[in-house]
Amino acid sequence: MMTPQVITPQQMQQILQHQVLSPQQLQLLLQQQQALMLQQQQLQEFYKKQQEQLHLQLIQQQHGSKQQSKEVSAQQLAFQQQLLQVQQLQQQHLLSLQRQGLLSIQPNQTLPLHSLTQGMIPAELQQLWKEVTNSHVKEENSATNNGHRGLDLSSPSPVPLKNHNQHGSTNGQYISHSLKREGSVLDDHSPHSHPLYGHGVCKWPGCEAVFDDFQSFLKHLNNEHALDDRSTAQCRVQMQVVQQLELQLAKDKERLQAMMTHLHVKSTEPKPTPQPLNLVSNVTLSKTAPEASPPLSLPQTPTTPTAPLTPLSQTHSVITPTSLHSVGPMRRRYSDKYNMPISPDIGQNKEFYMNAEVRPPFTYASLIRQAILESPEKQLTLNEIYNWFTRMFAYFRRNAATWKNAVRHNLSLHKCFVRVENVKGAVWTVDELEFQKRRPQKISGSPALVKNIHTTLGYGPALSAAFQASMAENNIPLYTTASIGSPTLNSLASAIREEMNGAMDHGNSNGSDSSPGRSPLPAMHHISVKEEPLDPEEHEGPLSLVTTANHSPDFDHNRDYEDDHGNEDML
DNA sequence: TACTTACTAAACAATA
DNA sequence: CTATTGTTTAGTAAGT
Repeated sequence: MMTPQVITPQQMQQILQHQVLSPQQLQLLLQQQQALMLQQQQLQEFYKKQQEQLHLQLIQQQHGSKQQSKEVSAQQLAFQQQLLQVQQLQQQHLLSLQRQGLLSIQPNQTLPLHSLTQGMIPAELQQLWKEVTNSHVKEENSATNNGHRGLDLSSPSPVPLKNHNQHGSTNGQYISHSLKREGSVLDDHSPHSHPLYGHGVCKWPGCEAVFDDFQSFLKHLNNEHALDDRSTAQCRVQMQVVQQLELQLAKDKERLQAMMTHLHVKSTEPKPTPQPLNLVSNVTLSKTAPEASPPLSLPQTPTTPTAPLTPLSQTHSVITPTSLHSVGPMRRRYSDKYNMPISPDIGQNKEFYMNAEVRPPFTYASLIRQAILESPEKQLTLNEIYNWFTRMFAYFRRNAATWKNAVRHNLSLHKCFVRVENVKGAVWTVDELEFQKRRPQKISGSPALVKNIHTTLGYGPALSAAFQASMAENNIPLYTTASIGSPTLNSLASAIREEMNGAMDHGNSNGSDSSPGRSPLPAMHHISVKEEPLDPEEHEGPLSLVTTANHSPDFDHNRDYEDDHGNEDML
């Protein structure tokens, strides 16, 4: 029926109308979520370091190193910190979810975000981790936090996990006590400041409009970011991101658990085993909060302009992020129907997909397109496409035979993928027009919106702008961490921008008109055209040529990372 | 129900 | 000969 994971625009409306969540609150959620994202990433890095250290230390232990005990205690300290972080994340998220399920939130009430304010600031965390991981483990460190050797989690925690299990009770009012703390960046949302308003800038993803005074900002907020398809879509995507982060969180916790178990750290660890389940409880919680609201979520997609503005229908519903989404071998179509720009999703969930073996909810065609568009020259060899898949999605590090076959199949099958032969072989390009063509979306709804959609090629740009913005805000290094030191993000962004800008004037805004006086193309670019019976007038020009003609041999830094860890996928 | 799209599997040809 | 790359066909699931 409906894919549980997302909320329909209708739902959004319901929610907003009933003031279950004010836009501000949603935005808050969004912010929280972004912070979470950041932390998640840091967590991951931390893990990495930890694992390395762990390894080293295990070796040392085997060799009967004398420092052993010291090291181990430090190690434990590290774990402790780790655990804390996880718990904080969890708690924070719990909060978010609760808020989503909260019906009693006053529209104008400011949300405390206290979990964020308390020790959750990335900077602080980083500092913490630096302390823990950096210095090769001095006891003094532990002194700062706790003098214990084992994992005493109770003391140093800036955020005592107090209401860890109270969530049930928090259902109603909870927010009431806002433990604020000055100095934190994220919390002080006094009634006159707005979470979406910072430093004179509208912080709505992708907006960044500047305002002198708060009033004009509010005006802007209501005008530009009113409840419309776009906002709804942005919100929806965000919800998904949140869900996936939850998943990731669960995984991380599991990992932590395993690590601890491995080290035989019993200690005062709060609740070892049941942890991974918290996620579930979170979900159920948010679900149960508003009694019996059906977990609707929708098959709608960000690019579906159809329904969003139809109000009414069902009773007050709530955003129900029924996570635990099917990760299985299922065929999920999700958003592809009207599909397209997976970029936004990928953008923000990249970290997630890169590490979690979750099947990305995009069609092969979308993914392939994305891969190609991300490449500097908008063309990739089959193998490069493979590499992109394995690089970007943990999921595709398995069952290579299957998905590779699917990739080839898609390449061959869809007209939107054009094979171009050059000297060194063949590369695949995307015929954007074809790609757009192949999903007839029935557009209905407000004409204005429709127009908007047309001009922007759907929500892709809008959403991606949002995500780019949020990523930028969070300073998420994204790709830079991996060996992808290349312009992935940038190219993604620019690809999107191109979509946006060049959509109408379909000239080859394709980046490089940069073959001014270059020698004639070395080899004829054979373009194998897929059976194209008719529509000769459709694209008057050899469109495919447009996309590929800018192939500049001397501009090849694409390969660098492609080949770097090229053969990771030999399965 | 009929039609369409997407995924998977697999056969097969061409090529490296 | 083997592996890779492409093309096709077929069956299934799911959405419209």
